[in-house]
Amino acid sequence: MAVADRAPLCEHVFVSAVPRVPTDEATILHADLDSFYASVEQRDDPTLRGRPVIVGGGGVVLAASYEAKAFGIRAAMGGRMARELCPRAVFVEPRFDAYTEASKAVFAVFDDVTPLVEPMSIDEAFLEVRGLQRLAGSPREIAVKLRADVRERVGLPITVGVARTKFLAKVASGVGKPDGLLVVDPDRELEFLHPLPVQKLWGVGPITTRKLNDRGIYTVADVASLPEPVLTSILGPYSGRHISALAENRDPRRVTTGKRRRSIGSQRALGHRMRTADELDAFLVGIVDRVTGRMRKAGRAGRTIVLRIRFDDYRAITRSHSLDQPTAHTETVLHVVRVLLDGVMAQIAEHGVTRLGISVANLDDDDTLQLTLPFDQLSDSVLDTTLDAVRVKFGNAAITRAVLVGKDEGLSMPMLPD
DNA sequence: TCTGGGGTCCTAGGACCC
DNA sequence: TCTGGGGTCCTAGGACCC
Repeated sequence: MAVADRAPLCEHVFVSAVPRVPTDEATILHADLDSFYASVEQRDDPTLRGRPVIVGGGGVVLAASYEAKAFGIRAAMGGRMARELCPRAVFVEPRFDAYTEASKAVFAVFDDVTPLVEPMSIDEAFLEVRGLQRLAGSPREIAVKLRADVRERVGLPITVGVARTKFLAKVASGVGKPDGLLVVDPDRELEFLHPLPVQKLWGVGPITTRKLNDRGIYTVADVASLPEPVLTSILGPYSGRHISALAENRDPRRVTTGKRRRSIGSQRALGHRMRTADELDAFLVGIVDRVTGRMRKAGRAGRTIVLRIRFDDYRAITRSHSLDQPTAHTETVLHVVRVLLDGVMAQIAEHGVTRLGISVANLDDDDTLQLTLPFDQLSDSVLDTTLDAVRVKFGNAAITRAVLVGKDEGLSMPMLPD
């Protein structure tokens, strides 16, 4: 992409250092909006307040207000099921533009709290508030004010968990819901964690839960009581180590900024009726066009194109192809997915297809420059030199935002357009 | 619970290179 | 002609998260 096509000039440079040593204080906030989509609907339509509200529900429930959750309705539940559980619930069509706008407003509040904000999704983020004591008060005080600010400035309820690790902060916000605040005292972490069911461990889903339950392991305390080799023998080396660590609240992950997306994709449910090859191709054209459009808008291009198919029996397969050069070109991507689709048409004819999607991965790093410098050399002049190097590589017009983040021994400098 | 759409990360085998 | 070991990339599948 030509430099001239890129967004305008450098807005600001923000310098921060991420401490290397894990803290012994609870300074990580996990902020999570409550029933986000449903709350936005209740905010914008006063007649919905206090009533069971379900967003979506044509196929699947996207979000349910707490009044609806009281009837046992959950996100991702089938719409018919939800109607049976609560016939008087109000079903509303999703308004994604409104949710995106609300999300931006909430993240603006986050950004006013600390520069170290790590977005997790449209409705949640981690915030590192260490070192803000003198400016803004204790982590608890910061969290109290954050909740009040989100309520006042955006009109939405939000729950905040505060803890020493990311994992525990996330668990805390989950336990603190709805519209709550829960601080986990570093001295009482395991007391808080151990009685919880294994599903609360981040990365333990239905399959892993069943594997553990089958062996009499139900609580986090049960997990913590087992030697790591036992867990790895049940779950494999990675998962075993992972949950063994979490069960003892060993979680060294820091709050980081500047993460970039690694893939961009889109998919579509097709229902259960048979589709002709022409119909499938028409769906594919629409999906490819959407994805490549989003890629160009984001200024990203990718090399690996993945076709995703789900059959009538909900079995899923993927087919992929990697190009030599990254692309965001509609015709190029379309050509590749057509060839991939052609290779699985026999299977589709046999099993039927209920879902069609593509994603583009191996996104290019052309607009990223990483420089590593020793910490003790960090100075104004080094900073100037660094920015000069960025300008040489991209031209002034390329810089939309620069973030300097200290990491381990070095200093990395990601540029983040997307 | 019979299922939407956006993602992330890990595993494992095979090809290929040195 | 038969053979080692390490590393990287590609492809396919699976589990998980919001």
